[in-house]
Parts: sequence; C-alpha cells; structure tokens
Amino acid sequence: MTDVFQALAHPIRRKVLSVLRAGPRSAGELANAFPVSKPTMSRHFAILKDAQLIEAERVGTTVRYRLNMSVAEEAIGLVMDVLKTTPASEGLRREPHGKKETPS
Amino acid sequence: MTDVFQALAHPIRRKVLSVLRAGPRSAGELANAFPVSKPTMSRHFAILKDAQLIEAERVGTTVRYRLNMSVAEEAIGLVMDVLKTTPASEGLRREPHGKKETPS
DNA sequence: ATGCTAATTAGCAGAATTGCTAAATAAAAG
DNA sequence: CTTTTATTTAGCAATTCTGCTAATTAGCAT
Repeated sequence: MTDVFQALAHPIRRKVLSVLRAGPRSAGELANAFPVSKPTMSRHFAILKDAQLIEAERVGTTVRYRLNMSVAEEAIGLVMDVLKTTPASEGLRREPHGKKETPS
Repeated sequence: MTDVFQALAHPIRRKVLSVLRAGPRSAGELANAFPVSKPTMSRHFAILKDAQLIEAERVGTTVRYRLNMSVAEEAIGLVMDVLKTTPASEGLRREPHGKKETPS
C-alpha cells in the first residue's frame, strides 16, 4: 500500500498516469513527453508497475504501458479510507460507470 | 500538490491522519501512539502541516493537531483527477512498522 | 551473424528522507 | 527568576530517491 502512495509521490509518475488515461502508450512515446532521460523514465515505469498502477505488454520491440484501472480505483478507496470523506457527495463524481472488470 | 502526496507516502503520517479522524489530539498523545521518538513525530507533523492536511493550535503548553478536512477532501479530488475513476471503498490494510534494531 | 531500434539494467553522484540524541524554545507554576 | 512540562529545532548517520551516462538485453530485419 505504501508502494501506491510512494508511486504517486512524484510529479512525473502522476503525469504518466494522467497520460495513460487517454489510452496505452509505448515506453518511448511516454519518455519523449518528459524532460528526463529514457533510463530515468524506465525506472519511473518500474515503480508504477511495482505498485500495480500500470501494466506492461511487449509488442515487437516496443513495450506498451496501460493503466491498471482496478488498482487505480483501489488506490482511491485507500485514500478515502485514510481520510474518511465522501467525495462522491461533493460533486466530484465524474462519470457514472460500474466496476470495470475485464471487458468482454 | 506534490506536498500532499509526499505527505501521504509515509505509513506513520497516514495513520496520524487516521487517528485525527476521531478528533483533535495533542502532539504528545499522537507521539505516544507510535514507535518513534517525539522529535521524529514532530517532523512528521510538520510535513503534514506543510501539506495543509492538518492544523496546529497552541493550548497552553500543548499543541493540538486537527485534521484539515477541506484539504483532505481536496486531496481525494486530486487523486481522482489523476486516476479518473469513481471512488470505490475497498479494504484498508495497514502494515506494521519495522522495529528498530539494536546496534551490535 | 550483423546491424538497427526500443527498452532496461548497472553503476555512480547528489539530494532528500527518516531516524536518533541533545539542545533550545514556549508556556505555566512555584 | 527558576523549574517543570510540552514541543520543536539542530546536528548527525544511514538509507532511499532521482538523475545521468554507458552497457546490456530483446526483437526484427537484412
């Protein structure tokens, strides 16, 4: 659990998650969007992956990263449990969607 | 904003927030609830205060800390914005803090 | 096999984090 | 003013984090 918060503690990693909300991206595409070297980005990916916030899939020579939605939601649950508030009742709800299990 | 996530990145600090959910506590009361020294706790308080997650009030010789709910809620909003999901309350699991080792 | 592109791992340096003990500050009481 | 209690600040060491460059692995193509 600390892994998740630790992963969220760096601006670049939060932004990576933000970018991945729009859909999967290759490591190179992501790396080019940030002002640090590729090896540095690769380590950020590893941290996010360890926290299970993203998943990696090899496609030929590239690696596609995508958001792990179930863990992302869980992270929110954890934050809520720590802080015990009800954001949904404060108009923070985005879209009414159910649980996102594996799409079939 | 990074301050908030950074503040949430340490188990003791998350637990302090959790304790403060039940109501304000003095620095000493809080410190006694954790297996680290008071100066160390004091620094944790400072980090939470910098992130505006808690507020301090002097009452005589003691300092009472209380949760800053509006910022706490805002923190949740930020997490949601990053991860773009609706809140889902899952279980919270707390990990035990490591015991300090006796130097040989 | 050789070369080419994509990505990660290895190794290093500088900065930040976390813990401690000892000293300093703040407020109240004698 | 001195003491007592509560809390923070200072200073130190160990550890972790973040960034870099150089080297390595992985896949695909010639």
